[in-house]
Amino acid sequence: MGRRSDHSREELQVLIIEATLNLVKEHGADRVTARQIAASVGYTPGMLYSVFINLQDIFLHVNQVGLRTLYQLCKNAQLESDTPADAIKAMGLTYLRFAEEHTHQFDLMFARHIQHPEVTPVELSNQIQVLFELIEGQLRLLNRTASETLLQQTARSLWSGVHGIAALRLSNQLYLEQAEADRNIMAILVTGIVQQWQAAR
Amino acid sequence: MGRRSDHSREELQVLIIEATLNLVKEHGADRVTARQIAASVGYTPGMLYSVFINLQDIFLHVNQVGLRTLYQLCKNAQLESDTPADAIKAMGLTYLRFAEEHTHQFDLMFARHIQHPEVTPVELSNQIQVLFELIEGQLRLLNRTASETLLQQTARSLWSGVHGIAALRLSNQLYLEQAEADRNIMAILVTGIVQQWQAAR
DNA sequence: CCAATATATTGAACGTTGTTTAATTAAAAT
DNA sequence: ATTTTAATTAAACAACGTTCAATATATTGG
Repeated sequence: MGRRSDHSREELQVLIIEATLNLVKEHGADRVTARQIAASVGYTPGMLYSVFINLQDIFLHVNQVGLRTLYQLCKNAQLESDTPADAIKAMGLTYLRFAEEHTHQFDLMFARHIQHPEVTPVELSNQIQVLFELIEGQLRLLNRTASETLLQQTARSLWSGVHGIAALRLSNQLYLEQAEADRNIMAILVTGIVQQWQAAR
Repeated sequence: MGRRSDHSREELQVLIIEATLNLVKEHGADRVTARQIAASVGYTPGMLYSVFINLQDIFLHVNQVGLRTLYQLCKNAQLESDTPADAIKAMGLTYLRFAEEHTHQFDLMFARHIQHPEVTPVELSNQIQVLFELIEGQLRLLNRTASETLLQQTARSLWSGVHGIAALRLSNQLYLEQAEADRNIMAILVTGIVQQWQAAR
Protein backbone atom coordinates (compact mmCIF):
# COMPACT_ATOMS: atom_id res chain seq x y z
CA MET A 1 0.00 0.00 0.00
CA GLY A 2 2.80 2.41 0.70
CA ARG A 3 3.06 4.85 3.50
CA ARG A 4 0.23 4.48 5.96
CA SER A 5 1.54 5.94 9.18
CA ASP A 6 -1.31 4.56 11.20
CA HIS A 7 1.35 4.32 13.87
CA SER A 8 4.67 5.92 14.60
CA ARG A 9 7.83 3.84 14.66
CA GLU A 10 7.71 3.66 18.44
CA GLU A 11 4.07 2.67 18.54
CA LEU A 12 4.79 -0.01 16.02
CA GLN A 13 7.63 -1.32 18.16
CA VAL A 14 5.41 -1.60 21.22
CA LEU A 15 2.62 -3.12 19.15
CA ILE A 16 4.89 -5.80 17.75
CA ILE A 17 6.43 -6.65 21.11
CA GLU A 18 3.05 -6.97 22.79
CA ALA A 19 1.59 -9.02 19.97
CA THR A 20 4.60 -11.32 20.06
CA LEU A 21 4.40 -11.68 23.83
CA ASN A 22 0.76 -12.72 23.54
CA LEU A 23 1.53 -15.22 20.82
CA VAL A 24 4.45 -16.62 22.83
CA LYS A 25 2.29 -16.98 25.92
CA GLU A 26 -0.32 -18.84 23.96
CA HIS A 27 1.70 -21.06 21.65
CA GLY A 28 5.32 -20.95 22.80
CA ALA A 29 8.14 -19.13 21.04
CA ASP A 30 9.03 -22.00 18.75
CA ARG A 31 5.57 -21.96 17.21
CA VAL A 32 5.44 -18.20 16.70
CA THR A 33 6.18 -17.12 13.14
CA ALA A 34 6.92 -13.77 11.55
CA ARG A 35 3.74 -14.08 9.51
CA GLN A 36 1.67 -14.62 12.66
CA ILE A 37 3.10 -11.58 14.34
CA ALA A 38 2.58 -9.45 11.26
CA ALA A 39 -1.02 -10.63 10.87
CA SER A 40 -1.83 -9.93 14.50
CA VAL A 41 -0.71 -6.29 14.18
CA GLY A 42 -2.40 -5.95 10.80
CA TYR A 43 0.67 -5.66 8.60
CA THR A 44 2.74 -7.85 6.28
CA PRO A 45 5.85 -9.75 7.43
CA GLY A 46 8.25 -7.46 5.59
CA MET A 47 7.27 -4.52 7.77
CA LEU A 48 8.73 -6.18 10.87
CA TYR A 49 12.17 -5.85 9.37
CA SER A 50 11.92 -2.09 9.15
CA VAL A 51 11.38 -1.91 12.92
CA PHE A 52 13.53 -4.81 14.14
CA ILE A 53 16.61 -6.54 12.79
CA ASN A 54 15.01 -9.96 12.73
CA LEU A 55 12.77 -12.31 14.72
CA GLN A 56 15.47 -12.88 17.30
CA ASP A 57 15.65 -9.18 17.91
CA ILE A 58 11.91 -9.11 18.56
CA PHE A 59 12.17 -12.00 21.01
CA LEU A 60 14.99 -10.19 22.78
CA HIS A 61 12.73 -7.22 23.36
CA VAL A 62 9.98 -9.53 24.56
CA ASN A 63 12.42 -10.90 27.09
CA GLN A 64 13.17 -7.42 28.36
CA VAL A 65 9.51 -7.07 29.19
CA GLY A 66 9.60 -10.44 30.92
CA LEU A 67 12.57 -9.53 33.05
CA ARG A 68 10.93 -6.27 34.05
CA THR A 69 7.83 -8.16 35.12
CA LEU A 70 9.84 -10.71 37.05
CA TYR A 71 11.77 -7.96 38.79
CA GLN A 72 8.61 -6.19 39.89
CA LEU A 73 7.11 -9.41 41.19
CA CYS A 74 10.26 -10.19 43.20
CA LYS A 75 10.41 -6.67 44.53
CA ASN A 76 6.82 -6.90 45.73
CA ALA A 77 7.39 -10.31 47.32
CA GLN A 78 10.34 -8.85 49.17
CA LEU A 79 8.44 -5.85 50.45
CA GLU A 80 5.68 -8.06 51.84
CA SER A 81 8.14 -10.15 53.86
CA ASP A 82 9.11 -9.63 57.47
CA THR A 83 12.61 -11.10 57.65
CA PRO A 84 15.40 -11.31 55.07
CA ALA A 85 15.18 -15.11 55.10
CA ASP A 86 11.46 -14.90 54.40
CA ALA A 87 12.09 -12.40 51.64
CA ILE A 88 14.47 -14.78 49.90
CA LYS A 89 12.00 -17.65 50.16
CA ALA A 90 9.20 -15.40 48.93
CA MET A 91 11.28 -14.42 45.90
CA GLY A 92 12.00 -18.05 45.21
CA LEU A 93 8.30 -18.80 45.36
CA THR A 94 7.62 -15.91 43.03
CA TYR A 95 10.14 -17.29 40.59
CA LEU A 96 8.55 -20.75 40.66
CA ARG A 97 5.10 -19.27 40.23
CA PHE A 98 6.20 -17.13 37.32
CA ALA A 99 7.73 -20.13 35.59
CA GLU A 100 4.55 -22.10 36.16
CA GLU A 101 2.06 -19.43 35.16
CA HIS A 102 4.00 -18.10 32.20
CA THR A 103 5.71 -21.27 31.10
CA HIS A 104 6.23 -20.32 27.48
CA GLN A 105 7.50 -16.89 28.36
CA PHE A 106 9.86 -18.37 30.93
CA ASP A 107 11.16 -20.80 28.35
CA LEU A 108 11.93 -18.01 25.95
CA MET A 109 13.70 -16.09 28.70
CA PHE A 110 15.93 -18.84 29.99
CA ALA A 111 15.99 -21.89 27.74
CA ARG A 112 19.32 -21.63 26.00
CA HIS A 113 19.35 -21.65 22.22
CA ILE A 114 15.69 -20.93 21.89
CA GLN A 115 16.29 -17.85 19.84
CA HIS A 116 19.17 -16.73 22.01
CA PRO A 117 22.11 -14.80 20.57
CA GLU A 118 25.75 -15.72 21.24
CA VAL A 119 26.22 -12.74 23.52
CA THR A 120 23.45 -11.43 25.71
CA PRO A 121 22.87 -7.72 25.02
CA VAL A 122 23.86 -5.36 27.81
CA GLU A 123 20.32 -4.21 28.50
CA LEU A 124 19.30 -7.77 29.28
CA SER A 125 22.36 -8.65 31.34
CA ASN A 126 21.91 -5.49 33.38
CA GLN A 127 18.35 -6.45 34.18
CA ILE A 128 19.47 -9.88 35.34
CA GLN A 129 22.19 -8.40 37.52
CA VAL A 130 19.63 -6.16 39.17
CA LEU A 131 17.73 -9.29 40.12
CA PHE A 132 20.88 -10.68 41.73
CA GLU A 133 21.25 -7.50 43.71
CA LEU A 134 17.80 -8.02 45.16
CA ILE A 135 19.03 -11.24 46.75
CA GLU A 136 22.40 -9.82 47.70
CA GLY A 137 20.68 -7.03 49.56
CA GLN A 138 18.71 -9.44 51.71
CA LEU A 139 21.72 -11.65 52.31
CA ARG A 140 23.79 -8.75 53.53
CA LEU A 141 21.20 -8.03 56.18
CA LEU A 142 21.82 -11.50 57.57
CA ASN A 143 25.59 -11.25 57.71
CA ARG A 144 27.52 -8.00 57.73
CA THR A 145 31.01 -9.42 58.03
CA ALA A 146 31.35 -12.00 55.27
CA SER A 147 33.26 -11.03 52.15
CA GLU A 148 31.67 -9.46 49.09
CA THR A 149 32.89 -12.39 47.00
CA LEU A 150 31.15 -14.92 49.19
CA LEU A 151 28.04 -12.75 49.18
CA GLN A 152 27.92 -12.74 45.40
CA GLN A 153 28.56 -16.44 45.13
CA THR A 154 25.93 -17.28 47.71
CA ALA A 155 23.37 -15.14 45.92
CA ARG A 156 24.15 -16.94 42.66
CA SER A 157 23.97 -20.26 44.35
CA LEU A 158 20.47 -19.43 45.56
CA TRP A 159 19.35 -18.04 42.24
CA SER A 160 20.77 -20.94 40.25
CA GLY A 161 19.18 -23.40 42.61
CA VAL A 162 15.73 -21.93 42.30
CA HIS A 163 16.19 -21.58 38.56
CA GLY A 164 17.16 -25.24 38.30
CA ILE A 165 14.08 -26.33 40.21
CA ALA A 166 11.86 -24.25 37.95
CA ALA A 167 13.55 -25.61 34.84
CA LEU A 168 13.37 -29.26 35.83
CA ARG A 169 9.88 -28.83 37.18
CA LEU A 170 8.67 -27.54 33.84
CA SER A 171 10.18 -30.39 31.90
CA ASN A 172 8.72 -32.83 34.41
CA GLN A 173 12.12 -34.06 35.41
CA LEU A 174 11.76 -33.90 39.17
CA TYR A 175 9.88 -37.19 39.32
CA LEU A 176 8.02 -36.67 42.54
CA GLU A 177 4.30 -37.26 42.61
CA GLN A 178 3.66 -35.13 45.69
CA ALA A 179 1.88 -31.87 45.07
CA GLU A 180 3.97 -28.85 45.97
CA ALA A 181 7.11 -30.98 45.76
CA ASP A 182 8.90 -28.12 44.04
CA ARG A 183 8.01 -25.80 46.91
CA ASN A 184 9.46 -28.19 49.44
CA ILE A 185 12.58 -28.73 47.39
CA MET A 186 13.01 -25.00 47.16
CA ALA A 187 12.62 -24.58 50.91
CA ILE A 188 15.29 -27.19 51.54
CA LEU A 189 17.64 -25.51 49.14
CA VAL A 190 17.11 -21.99 50.41
CA THR A 191 17.29 -22.75 54.13
CA GLY A 192 20.39 -24.89 53.66
CA ILE A 193 22.25 -22.16 51.82
CA VAL A 194 20.99 -19.30 53.99
CA GLN A 195 21.94 -21.06 57.22
CA GLN A 196 25.43 -21.62 55.92
CA TRP A 197 25.65 -17.97 54.93
CA GLN A 198 24.56 -16.75 58.34
CA ALA A 199 27.28 -18.85 59.97
CA ALA A 200 29.99 -17.63 57.58
CA ARG A 201 32.58 -15.08 58.59
CA MET B 1 18.54 -46.63 -6.59
CA GLY B 2 16.21 -48.99 -4.76
CA ARG B 3 17.24 -51.65 -2.28
CA ARG B 4 20.88 -51.42 -1.30
CA SER B 5 21.08 -53.15 2.06
CA ASP B 6 24.58 -51.97 2.74
CA HIS B 7 23.41 -52.03 6.34
CA SER B 8 20.75 -53.75 8.37
CA ARG B 9 17.98 -51.78 10.01
CA GLU B 10 19.77 -51.90 13.36
CA GLU B 11 23.09 -50.84 11.90
CA LEU B 12 21.36 -47.97 10.19
CA GLN B 13 19.79 -46.91 13.48
CA VAL B 14 23.14 -46.82 15.23
CA LEU B 15 24.73 -45.08 12.27
CA ILE B 16 22.11 -42.35 12.24
CA ILE B 17 22.26 -41.79 15.99
CA GLU B 18 26.03 -41.53 16.00
CA ALA B 19 26.10 -39.24 12.99
CA THR B 20 23.48 -37.02 14.59
CA LEU B 21 25.36 -36.92 17.89
CA ASN B 22 28.49 -35.78 16.08
CA LEU B 23 26.61 -33.11 14.17
CA VAL B 24 24.92 -31.93 17.37
CA LYS B 25 28.23 -31.74 19.19
CA GLU B 26 29.73 -29.67 16.41
CA HIS B 27 26.90 -27.35 15.42
CA GLY B 28 24.17 -27.61 18.06
CA ALA B 29 20.85 -29.37 17.63
CA ASP B 30 19.04 -26.38 16.19
CA ARG B 31 21.45 -26.22 13.26
CA VAL B 32 21.31 -29.92 12.49
CA THR B 33 19.02 -30.75 9.57
CA ALA B 34 17.62 -34.00 8.22
CA ARG B 35 19.52 -33.43 5.01
CA GLN B 36 22.80 -33.09 6.92
CA ILE B 37 22.26 -36.29 8.84
CA ALA B 38 21.32 -38.17 5.69
CA ALA B 39 24.35 -36.87 3.84
CA SER B 40 26.72 -37.82 6.64
CA VAL B 41 25.53 -41.44 6.58
CA GLY B 42 25.51 -41.49 2.78
CA TYR B 43 21.77 -41.67 2.18
CA THR B 44 18.93 -39.38 1.21
CA PRO B 45 16.69 -37.65 3.77
CA GLY B 46 13.68 -39.84 3.05
CA MET B 47 15.49 -42.91 4.33
CA LEU B 48 15.61 -41.51 7.85
CA TYR B 49 11.85 -41.80 8.05
CA SER B 50 11.92 -45.52 7.45
CA VAL B 51 14.10 -45.98 10.53
CA PHE B 52 12.76 -43.24 12.83
CA ILE B 53 9.43 -41.50 13.12
CA ASN B 54 10.88 -38.05 12.60
CA LEU B 55 13.79 -35.79 13.57
CA GLN B 56 12.54 -35.46 17.12
CA ASP B 57 12.62 -39.23 17.46
CA ILE B 58 16.25 -39.26 16.37
CA PHE B 59 17.15 -36.57 18.89
CA LEU B 60 15.40 -38.56 21.59
CA HIS B 61 17.64 -41.50 20.88
CA VAL B 62 20.68 -39.24 20.88
CA ASN B 63 19.65 -38.09 24.35
CA GLN B 64 19.50 -41.65 25.57
CA VAL B 65 23.14 -42.00 24.63
CA GLY B 66 23.89 -38.75 26.45
CA LEU B 67 22.19 -39.86 29.64
CA ARG B 68 24.05 -43.14 29.57
CA THR B 69 27.34 -41.28 29.24
CA LEU B 70 26.45 -38.90 32.04
CA TYR B 71 25.47 -41.78 34.28
CA GLN B 72 28.75 -43.57 33.71
CA LEU B 73 30.74 -40.40 34.40
CA CYS B 74 28.86 -39.82 37.65
CA LYS B 75 29.26 -43.41 38.68
CA ASN B 76 33.02 -43.22 38.14
CA ALA B 77 33.28 -39.94 40.02
CA GLN B 78 31.48 -41.54 42.92
CA LEU B 79 33.70 -44.59 43.00
CA GLU B 80 36.82 -42.44 43.13
CA SER B 81 35.57 -40.52 46.17
CA ASP B 82 36.35 -41.28 49.78
CA THR B 83 33.35 -39.88 51.62
CA PRO B 84 29.70 -39.54 50.62
CA ALA B 85 29.97 -35.76 50.80
CA ASP B 86 32.96 -35.87 48.47
CA ALA B 87 31.10 -38.19 46.14
CA ILE B 88 28.22 -35.74 45.84
CA LYS B 89 30.59 -32.87 45.15
CA ALA B 90 32.47 -34.97 42.62
CA MET B 91 29.25 -35.79 40.80
CA GLY B 92 28.33 -32.13 40.77
CA LEU B 93 31.70 -31.33 39.28
CA THR B 94 31.22 -34.06 36.70
CA TYR B 95 27.88 -32.55 35.79
CA LEU B 96 29.38 -29.09 35.36
CA ARG B 97 32.23 -30.47 33.30
CA PHE B 98 29.90 -32.45 31.08
CA ALA B 99 27.79 -29.37 30.44
CA GLU B 100 30.90 -27.38 29.63
CA GLU B 101 32.65 -29.94 27.44
CA HIS B 102 29.56 -31.09 25.59
CA THR B 103 27.58 -27.89 25.61
CA HIS B 104 25.46 -28.59 22.56
CA GLN B 105 24.68 -32.11 23.68
CA PHE B 106 23.76 -30.86 27.14
CA ASP B 107 21.46 -28.28 25.61
CA LEU B 108 19.66 -30.91 23.62
CA MET B 109 19.28 -33.04 26.72
CA PHE B 110 17.93 -30.44 29.08
CA ALA B 111 16.86 -27.26 27.34
CA ARG B 112 13.10 -27.47 27.29
CA HIS B 113 11.33 -27.31 23.97
CA ILE B 114 14.45 -27.81 21.95
CA GLN B 115 13.00 -30.76 20.14
CA HIS B 116 11.41 -32.08 23.30
CA PRO B 117 8.10 -33.93 23.18
CA GLU B 118 5.18 -33.10 25.50
CA VAL B 119 5.74 -36.25 27.54
CA THR B 120 9.19 -37.66 28.16
CA PRO B 121 9.34 -41.31 27.03
CA VAL B 122 9.69 -43.85 29.83
CA GLU B 123 13.15 -45.00 28.74
CA LEU B 124 14.45 -41.46 29.23
CA SER B 125 12.67 -40.79 32.49
CA ASN B 126 13.95 -44.06 33.90
CA GLN B 127 17.50 -43.08 33.06
CA ILE B 128 17.07 -39.76 34.84
CA GLN B 129 15.62 -41.42 37.92
CA VAL B 130 18.62 -43.72 38.07
CA LEU B 131 20.78 -40.63 38.27
CA PHE B 132 18.74 -39.40 41.21
CA GLU B 133 19.25 -42.71 42.94
CA LEU B 134 23.00 -42.22 42.69
CA ILE B 135 22.68 -39.14 44.88
CA GLU B 136 20.09 -40.65 47.16
CA GLY B 137 22.42 -43.56 47.87
CA GLN B 138 25.19 -41.26 49.02
CA LEU B 139 22.84 -39.13 51.08
CA ARG B 140 21.48 -42.14 52.91
CA LEU B 141 24.99 -42.98 54.03
CA LEU B 142 25.13 -39.63 55.78
CA ASN B 143 21.83 -39.93 57.60
CA ARG B 144 20.06 -43.19 58.28
CA THR B 145 17.12 -41.85 60.27
CA ALA B 146 15.60 -39.12 58.13
CA SER B 147 12.45 -39.93 56.18
CA GLU B 148 12.46 -41.25 52.63
CA THR B 149 10.47 -38.22 51.50
CA LEU B 150 13.06 -35.81 52.84
CA LEU B 151 15.78 -37.92 51.26
CA GLN B 152 14.19 -37.70 47.84
CA GLN B 153 13.54 -33.99 48.14
CA THR B 154 17.07 -33.28 49.29
CA ALA B 155 18.50 -35.26 46.39
CA ARG B 156 16.36 -33.27 43.97
CA SER B 157 17.34 -30.05 45.61
CA LEU B 158 21.00 -30.92 45.04
CA TRP B 159 20.45 -32.08 41.48
CA SER B 160 18.32 -29.07 40.55
CA GLY B 161 20.85 -26.74 42.09
CA VAL B 162 23.75 -28.14 40.14
CA HIS B 163 21.64 -28.24 37.01
CA GLY B 164 20.71 -24.60 37.46
CA ILE B 165 24.33 -23.59 37.84
CA ALA B 166 25.25 -25.47 34.67
CA ALA B 167 22.35 -23.95 32.77
CA LEU B 168 23.01 -20.36 33.82
CA ARG B 169 26.74 -20.82 33.41
CA LEU B 170 26.28 -21.88 29.79
CA SER B 171 24.11 -18.93 28.94
CA ASN B 172 26.57 -16.63 30.66
CA GLN B 173 24.04 -15.52 33.20
CA LEU B 174 26.06 -15.91 36.36
CA TYR B 175 27.84 -12.62 35.86
CA LEU B 176 30.96 -13.31 37.81
CA GLU B 177 34.31 -12.66 36.24
CA GLN B 178 36.25 -14.98 38.53
CA ALA B 179 37.49 -18.17 36.94
CA GLU B 180 36.00 -21.28 38.50
CA ALA B 181 33.17 -19.20 39.88
CA ASP B 182 30.73 -21.95 38.98
CA ARG B 183 32.78 -24.46 40.98
CA ASN B 184 32.68 -22.25 44.05
CA ILE B 185 28.99 -21.62 43.67
CA MET B 186 28.44 -25.36 43.41
CA ALA B 187 30.50 -26.01 46.53
CA ILE B 188 28.44 -23.48 48.50
CA LEU B 189 25.22 -25.04 47.33
CA VAL B 190 26.23 -28.62 47.98
CA THR B 191 27.79 -28.11 51.41
CA GLY B 192 24.84 -26.02 52.53
CA ILE B 193 22.30 -28.64 51.58
CA VAL B 194 24.37 -31.59 52.73
CA GLN B 195 25.03 -30.07 56.15
CA GLN B 196 21.35 -29.48 56.64
CA TRP B 197 20.62 -33.06 55.60
CA GLN B 198 23.14 -34.47 58.06
CA ALA B 199 21.50 -32.54 60.89
CA ALA B 200 17.98 -33.62 59.92
CA ARG B 201 16.04 -36.26 61.84
C1' DC C 1 19.35 -69.91 -14.14
C1' DC C 2 15.76 -66.97 -15.06
C1' DA C 3 11.29 -64.77 -13.95
C1' DA C 4 8.41 -62.91 -10.35
C1' DT C 5 7.87 -60.77 -6.15
C1' DA C 6 9.10 -57.98 -2.43
C1' DT C 7 11.25 -54.03 -0.47
C1' DA C 8 15.02 -50.59 0.54
C1' DT C 9 15.99 -46.29 -1.22
C1' DT C 10 15.40 -42.43 -3.98
C1' DG C 11 13.82 -38.17 -6.20
C1' DA C 12 10.77 -34.99 -6.52
C1' DA C 13 7.22 -32.57 -4.58
C1' DC C 14 4.48 -30.00 -0.84
C1' DG C 15 3.67 -26.60 2.38
C1' DT C 16 6.20 -24.03 5.63
C1' DT C 17 9.68 -21.02 7.37
C1' DG C 18 12.77 -16.31 7.87
C1' DT C 19 14.40 -12.77 5.18
C1' DT C 20 15.35 -9.52 1.16
C1' DT C 21 14.11 -6.21 -2.26
C1' DA C 22 11.94 -3.92 -6.09
C1' DA C 23 7.73 -1.95 -6.82
C1' DT C 24 3.92 0.69 -5.16
C1' DT C 25 1.30 3.97 -2.92
C1' DA C 26 0.26 7.52 0.16
C1' DA C 27 1.84 11.49 2.89
C1' DA C 28 4.82 15.61 2.97
C1' DA C 29 7.15 19.28 0.75
C1' DT C 30 7.64 22.45 -2.89
C1' DA D 1 -0.80 20.60 -8.45
C1' DT D 2 3.44 18.41 -8.86
C1' DT D 3 7.40 16.54 -7.12
C1' DT D 4 9.82 14.33 -3.51
C1' DT D 5 10.17 11.21 0.22
C1' DA D 6 9.43 7.14 2.67
C1' DA D 7 6.24 3.50 4.63
C1' DT D 8 4.40 -0.71 3.25
C1' DT D 9 3.64 -4.44 0.32
C1' DA D 10 3.97 -8.30 -2.78
C1' DA D 11 6.63 -11.44 -4.56
C1' DA D 12 10.56 -14.06 -4.61
C1' DC D 13 14.40 -16.85 -2.48
C1' DA D 14 16.65 -20.59 -0.36
C1' DA D 15 16.15 -23.91 3.19
C1' DC D 16 13.42 -26.60 6.17
C1' DG D 17 10.76 -31.30 7.69
C1' DT D 18 8.10 -34.63 5.76
C1' DT D 19 5.51 -37.64 2.35
C1' DC D 20 5.08 -40.80 -1.34
C1' DA D 21 5.05 -42.63 -6.01
C1' DA D 22 8.62 -44.37 -8.73
C1' DT D 23 12.66 -47.19 -9.10
C1' DA D 24 16.27 -50.37 -8.71
C1' DT D 25 18.14 -54.05 -6.27
C1' DA D 26 17.66 -58.59 -3.28
C1' DT D 27 15.28 -62.37 -2.46
C1' DT D 28 12.32 -65.91 -3.58
C1' DG D 29 9.92 -69.52 -6.50
C1' DG D 30 9.90 -72.31 -10.47
